[in-house]
Amino acid sequence: MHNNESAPDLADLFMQASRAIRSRWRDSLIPAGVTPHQSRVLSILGRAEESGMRNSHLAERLHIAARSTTEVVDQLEEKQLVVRTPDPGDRRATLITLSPKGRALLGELSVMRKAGMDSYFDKLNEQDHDELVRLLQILNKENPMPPRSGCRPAVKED
Amino acid sequence: MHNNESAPDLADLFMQASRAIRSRWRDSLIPAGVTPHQSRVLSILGRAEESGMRNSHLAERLHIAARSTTEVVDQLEEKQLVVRTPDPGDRRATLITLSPKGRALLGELSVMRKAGMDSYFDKLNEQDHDELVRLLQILNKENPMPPRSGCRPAVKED
DNA sequence: AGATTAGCAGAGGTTACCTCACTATGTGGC
DNA sequence: GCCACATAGTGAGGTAACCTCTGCTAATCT
Repeated sequence: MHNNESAPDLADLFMQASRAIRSRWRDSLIPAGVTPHQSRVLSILGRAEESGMRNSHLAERLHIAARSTTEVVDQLEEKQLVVRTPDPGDRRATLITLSPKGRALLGELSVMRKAGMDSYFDKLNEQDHDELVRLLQILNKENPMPPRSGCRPAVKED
Repeated sequence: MHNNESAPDLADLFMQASRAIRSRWRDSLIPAGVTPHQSRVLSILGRAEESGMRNSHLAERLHIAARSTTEVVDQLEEKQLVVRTPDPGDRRATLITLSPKGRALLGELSVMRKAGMDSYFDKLNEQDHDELVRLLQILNKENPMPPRSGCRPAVKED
C-alpha cells in the first residue's frame, strides 16, 4: 500500500459528494412539499405495493423503530398521500397504501430527482460515468448474491 | 444513448456506498465516546489550527449556523477535548483550540477511521482506487454548499 | 461621541429519531 | 373455554442536532 500523504482520503471525497447529492435531492423535493424522509416512505410503498404494507414492515424497510414510522405516515396521511385501512386478516393491524394522489406524486418525484441528479453527474463524460458505475458496483457488492434460486431478497444494510 | 433502463441510478449507488461508509465510521467512533458530529469538529480544529479558531469560522466550515456550533463546542469542552480562550486581539471573540487530550484523541480517531475505511475500500485494487479518487475529485469540484435547515443526518451523519 | 456592526450565547422551536407503557387482538397450552 | 403470552399500533415523553430571534458586549465607522 503506497498511500502517499497528500492523497485525499477517499472517505472524505465520498462524503463530500454524497452531501452534495443529498442536498440537491432535498432541494428538488421542496416544490413537491415533501421531505426526503417522506419521499423515502412513498417510494418504499410504491415499490412494495399491491395490498398495502403494515407499519411494522415499513419500519423494517426504513430501518427505524416502528413508533417513528407512525409519525411519518401520520404526516403523509394528513397530506392525503397515503391511506390507512384496517387489515381484514388481522384486526390489530393497519395496511398503509398510496392514495392516487400519492402515487401521482411519486411519479413526479422520481422524474424531478432524476433530472437533478443528471445535472450533477453531467460533470463526468460518458466514459467516466460508466467507470464510476462500475466502481460503485464493486464497492456496494456487500452481499455476494447467491445463485438466483429464488430465495429471499436479503436487503440487509441500510 | 446507450444508457439502458436497467442500469442502476448513479445517485442510488452513491447513497448506498456513502451509507455504508457513514455507518462504519460511526461504529468506529463508539469506543472513543464521540459522535461523528463531534469528531468532525475535532478534525476541523486539528487541520486549521495554530492559534485556534473562532466559533463563527468553525460554523462556516461545518456549514451550520454559528449558534449550533456553540453547542457542539460546549459538549467537547465538557469532555475536556477543546479549550475556549478569549481572543487577545478582539475581546468579543473566543478562540477554540484542541486540548492535549483532544489532540491525542484526534490522532487515535484518524487511525481508527482510516483502518475502517481501508478495509472498506480494499475491495478495489490499486488502479481502481486511484481511478475513483480521480472521478470523485471531478464531481467535488466546486459545488456550492448552501446552508441547510432542519435535521438530518443522516443521520445520521453528515 | 454616537450609531452601526460583529461575536457569542440564552430562550425556545422543529424534526427525526428513540424507549416505555398501554390497549386491542391473535395464538398456543391445557 | 380460559389463561398466558406475543404482536400491532400508538400515546407520552425524551434526546440530538439543527434552527431563529433576542440581547449583551466589544469593536469600528463617521
